[in-house]
Amino acid sequence: MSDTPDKPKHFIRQIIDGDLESGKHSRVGTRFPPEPNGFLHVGHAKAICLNFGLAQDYQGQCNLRFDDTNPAKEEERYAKAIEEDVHWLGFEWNGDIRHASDYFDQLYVFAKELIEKGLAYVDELSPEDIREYRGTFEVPGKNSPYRERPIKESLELFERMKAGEFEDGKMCLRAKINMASPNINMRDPVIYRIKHQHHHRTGDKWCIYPMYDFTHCISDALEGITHSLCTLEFEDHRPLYDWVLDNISIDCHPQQIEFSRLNLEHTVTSKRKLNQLVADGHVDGWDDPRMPTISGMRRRGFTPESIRDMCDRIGITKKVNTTEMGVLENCVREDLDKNAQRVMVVLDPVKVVITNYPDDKVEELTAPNHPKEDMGTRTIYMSKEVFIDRADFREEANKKYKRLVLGKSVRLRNSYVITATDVVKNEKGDILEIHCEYDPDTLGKNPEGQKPKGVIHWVSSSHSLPATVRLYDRLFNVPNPGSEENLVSTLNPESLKVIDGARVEMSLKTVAPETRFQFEREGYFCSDRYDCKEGSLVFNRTVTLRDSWAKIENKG
RNA sequence: AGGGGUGUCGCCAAGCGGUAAGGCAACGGGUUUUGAUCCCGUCAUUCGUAGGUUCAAAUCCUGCCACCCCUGCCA
Repeated sequence: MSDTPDKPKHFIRQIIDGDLESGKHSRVGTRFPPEPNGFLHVGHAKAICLNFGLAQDYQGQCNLRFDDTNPAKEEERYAKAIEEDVHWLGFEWNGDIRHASDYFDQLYVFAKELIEKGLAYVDELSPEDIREYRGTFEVPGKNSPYRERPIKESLELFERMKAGEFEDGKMCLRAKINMASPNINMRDPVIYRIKHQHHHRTGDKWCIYPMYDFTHCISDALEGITHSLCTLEFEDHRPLYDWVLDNISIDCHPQQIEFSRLNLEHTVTSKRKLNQLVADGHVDGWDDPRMPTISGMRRRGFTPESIRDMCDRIGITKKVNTTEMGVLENCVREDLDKNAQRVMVVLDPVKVVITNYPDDKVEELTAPNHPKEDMGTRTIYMSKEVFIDRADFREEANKKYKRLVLGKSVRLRNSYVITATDVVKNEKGDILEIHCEYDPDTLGKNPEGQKPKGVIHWVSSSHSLPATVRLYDRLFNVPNPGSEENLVSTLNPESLKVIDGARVEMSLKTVAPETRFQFEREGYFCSDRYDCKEGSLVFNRTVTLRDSWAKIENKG
């Protein structure tokens, strides 16, 4: 009903289809509930695509809700960044943004209801004692001495907690469930704690804040969520999710369903670790193009489509999984191959003098912006001196090398065929310039007899512009940095190489920020959304082109 | 050692009792003014493992093994 019949449905879709068929639900309501304590990363993208995607496909709604129950960790600036990321990924939430803090009043009333029913009590055990009393995996917990205190007393104490009469940690509200439960989450979990802490939305109205397990299920129910999707580590919390909703006066009971989080090779997706990278200055902020954050990937040049495509391809299951970088790379390449304009940029320029080309002549040539798609053409300039990449010339080479070789010819992409006649070096042996002759009769056609084996890119020395190009590579050298004892030691020292002397063709003179291109024969690049301006061009490499030459070369 | 989960190709992932989809990667070959793209071909007699049920099992049953998560007044 939501997909083409040949596309397999993951288990959550199967559950939803079942619920719709059985009449359990007549609509689908999901939510994406981030805590505003950091930037969203690629793992969140999976959850976003799932929740918003399901709502879209079933013509339901998906809410954006900030899970802001811990004012000690949360900040408004994170909330803003999250909103922007969700939008950028291409999703629109249902109505206004929700906040768990919008429900603090109702949550408080529900907490009192539990107390009145004898299902919650105010505990005065210290945090250390609570831990002690909780027991272990093998040993059952024991009841708090305050567990059986009169309902009236708990009610009064809870109100006094709210009134600010007690210090942090002196008391807390606990659900009265079962201290001997094999599920530790059910051993009288704390549902409210005292925190004399300013909240970024409710200010100083509260000094008691509800815990996640109490808040989340009620927030879901209040919003009429039908399917509450979360990651695997919450499986053990589901009995508590259900217990709370079963014991308060609320007529909605969403179903919590767990799926496995995304792990991407060579990245970390732990807010704590990402925060560490930022705080310790290993990267240039949360949106550094090397970061697996949504904003970092955006700045790097990934498209929302490519990220969504990856989420689509990896599927939804309950298996612990690690996706290879190749999948993501394939997704951007596929998108950008089809949609990015082609342009010529020389990253490591070496001068080529075309000896038989008229000294002051400048020819305007027309180059297609895309080899297949109809994306128009642009003007490129041909002159006596051009730059090519150092890697595209060798004084001698075997037959496998298809670029410029002394005495041999090569095609300048979108221009003439040239033949290398001489090379000028300094005393150290560095190549200063390469002398070539061009064949004027090779524009748009091959020379008589033979066809040049290679094609290389180039720019006119006089009609090109300087640019800074940032070459990014994986941030970590090991596939699973998150499992490493010392994260920092696995950082890739070559994750960023800044090239200051690149030369770009004239069409890039007034490029808008955040425009994506294929630099022919090099890779996909994006003009930096903050640093790129006319007169100071800056491009970030998103990903290289697939490089089968590298394989041949490495084999020897 | 208690509870909760998961085991299908190098990485993802379909499959839901009728005899192993697909994607990525890899490897061959073709086209090409990007060593890109595109195209064509190869890539699990086997589904963690050992038994059992059945005419028939990746799918049902039993035992075993491996891995992940859980003892915050974090989410």
